[in-house]
Amino acid sequence: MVAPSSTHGFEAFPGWDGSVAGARTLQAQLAAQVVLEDVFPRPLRTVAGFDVGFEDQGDITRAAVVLLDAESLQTLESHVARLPTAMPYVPGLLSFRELPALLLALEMLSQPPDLAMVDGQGIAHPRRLGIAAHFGVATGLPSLGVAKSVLVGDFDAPGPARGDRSPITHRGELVGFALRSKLRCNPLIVSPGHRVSLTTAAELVVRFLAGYRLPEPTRLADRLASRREAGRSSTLPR
DNA sequence: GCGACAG
DNA sequence: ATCTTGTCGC
Repeated sequence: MVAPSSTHGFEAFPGWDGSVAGARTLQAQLAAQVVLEDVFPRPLRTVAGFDVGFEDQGDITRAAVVLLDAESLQTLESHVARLPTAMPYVPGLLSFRELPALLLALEMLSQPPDLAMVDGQGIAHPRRLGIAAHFGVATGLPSLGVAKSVLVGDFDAPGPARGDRSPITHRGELVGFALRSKLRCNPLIVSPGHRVSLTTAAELVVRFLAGYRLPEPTRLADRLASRREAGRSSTLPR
């Protein structure tokens, strides 16, 4: 039992008994619901970046969300949600630790995004349910994962140019791409979450790059989530 | 048994 | 992820 069922936040995992084995079983079941086809609004109106950070030595989990206009990349809204940390980090079970806070952040938005980009793996996961895929199935929203390092799978180094990518395979399956988002920077690990195809996931990340290693949605959320003394207020541009 | 292991 | 300054390289 890694998660105290009496704590807050776990209504996000209906049917979970709080054990590691139970979490893995639930992942396998939810993974079967993942849609790896492009089923999202065309053209994309908005895109949101999500990331999680910690404060108070890890006792508090802080999730940040930044909603951007998909065409101009201007920030429309940003919010920070806090929740007492209820589970330790267990490789492969990241979503059970961070998803509750992410869902709270999502609820703070005045409107759901057309696409959610989450810091972490999509289907490039042992049971094909990284946090981005879990987020997608749990919310029904199109999603994809952008991680800074690989969890599972093998790949050859992608070319040096921005946009160069190489396939990541795991147990004989294509699960994502190692993407060179910026010259002389380590590649990003991109994989579909839900309602987005493998190739489209990589193309979308490239589309939202703005000169930094991380695509704008995730980069901004990253900055909000890890910044000390981050405010919890929303920011409305004018 | 040994090594790997998102954040 | 987080604890933490300067430093090397492009």
